[in-house]
Amino acid sequence: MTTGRTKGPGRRERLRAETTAEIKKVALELMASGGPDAITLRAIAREMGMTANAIYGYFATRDDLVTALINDVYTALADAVDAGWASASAQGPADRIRAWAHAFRDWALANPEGFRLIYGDPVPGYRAPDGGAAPQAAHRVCTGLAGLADAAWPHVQHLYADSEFDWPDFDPGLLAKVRPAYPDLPPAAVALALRIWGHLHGLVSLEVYGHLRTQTLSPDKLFREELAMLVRSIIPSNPI
Amino acid sequence: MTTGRTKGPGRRERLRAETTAEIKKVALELMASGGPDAITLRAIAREMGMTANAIYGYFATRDDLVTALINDVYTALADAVDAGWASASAQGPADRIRAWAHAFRDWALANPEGFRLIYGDPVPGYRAPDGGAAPQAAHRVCTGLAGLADAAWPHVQHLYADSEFDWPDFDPGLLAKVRPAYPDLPPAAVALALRIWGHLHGLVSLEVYGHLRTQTLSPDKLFREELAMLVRSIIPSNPI
DNA sequence: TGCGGAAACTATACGGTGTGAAGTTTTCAT
DNA sequence: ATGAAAACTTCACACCGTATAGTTTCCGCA
Repeated sequence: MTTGRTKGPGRRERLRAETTAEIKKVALELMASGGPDAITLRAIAREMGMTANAIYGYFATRDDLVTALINDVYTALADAVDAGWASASAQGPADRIRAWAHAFRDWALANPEGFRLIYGDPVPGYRAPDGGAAPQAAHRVCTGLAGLADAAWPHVQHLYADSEFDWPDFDPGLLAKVRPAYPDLPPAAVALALRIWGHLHGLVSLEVYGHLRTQTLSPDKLFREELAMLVRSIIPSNPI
Repeated sequence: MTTGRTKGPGRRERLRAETTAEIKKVALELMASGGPDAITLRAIAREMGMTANAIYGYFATRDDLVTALINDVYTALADAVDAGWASASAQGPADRIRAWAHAFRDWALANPEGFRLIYGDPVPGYRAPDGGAAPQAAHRVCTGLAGLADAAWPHVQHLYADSEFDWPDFDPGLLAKVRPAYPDLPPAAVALALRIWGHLHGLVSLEVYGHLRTQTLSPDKLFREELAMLVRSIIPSNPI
């Protein structure tokens, strides 16, 4: 029993990874129970039986922790909508849109705090860094949307006959991700993707933020009808 | 020059009103420059050459101040969209929707912090009280939307022929405000109003929160095209 | 004209937050 | 076994909202 370096990763790093994961887990729990503002280093440390400053060994700053959370949450969202997409990939464009939309909404309603973290004002004064997993997840979501637009495009292109959109209208970074996946996509189809996105995000964010509760008592029905309307406007001869 | 009680309101109350207004003005400036979280009593007091606690003579708590700001801002938004509505009240439903939508978006882009204050997570842990000017302004906005739906209804009702909506689907408080103004409005038309609302809020909130900047470089164009698409889906034979 | 009371404001204090610097303990590699 | 590095604690500071008590200023009325 000379030394203990039996494993590859090393015991130290494993403990470190576990602690890192526990910090994020506790932070997510706090966020789920008390909103994004409940993510305080001291509360996390209290929950873990540590000192607040100990967390600085794992995250340089509180914003870094929030960034890590956003990365995780955003990736989870991307996984959810990708799963929704995959479950309907063999079906027509209308079913794909429906599957994607419901996956998006279901995830958002199941993780409202996460939704706020991604799409709202997560933590006052917080600004997302440039790199990281969050932009990557965002691009996965965008690519999913582009896939919906790509599938629906043959049915809807006549509506965009006089569209004024051109490639320079869109973010180069977005196009760099989307165009390789869907080379035949015209600029107007990207606009269609953004249109679908605007629809879904609009309704879901209204619902998540509670601005719909004061208006309708059946957000479910509203969402389904609105979705049916969107699909019908894209693929006219579509059975609801 | 016996005594100074020459005016009706009284000097004391006038000074009080001025100080109250200055507090709100400074708070709005802080919010505009540093986000909603920059609204701190100490910062306001610092800016005004006072002590933070002096503000407690004007607002019982920080949330009360935020509530007052929300009331003001929400009223300003309602004024803006009402003005947009009034400027096109003599025109057809398509023009009305366009005018209302552009008024809404223009106001939101001119007052992004105000938009966040109203529709986002204004201040962590903040919960709006029941009464006050904000719900009233919200109902003005809703009534404006109902007016759009009412004007467009004859053109679009065939789309809602098999609609499943009924009055119990909607918030009674909302209906109590809307139905007296538009007695002939069927339930599905309220759904149409919410549909327009979902569109506009969705796109504008994406834009205000910067989630559109990473996708399109011409949010203006996207909004106009999306609006044209919405109008076209409501009033088919409509010149863009 | 003077006075009493109310209103406006300050001073002090408490518990909360993020974060920096310094010191201590634990663990690993040699 | 020992030295270095990592993990963690302690103390400190500035900031936040807010409660309490004390002080100053002003208005209305006798």
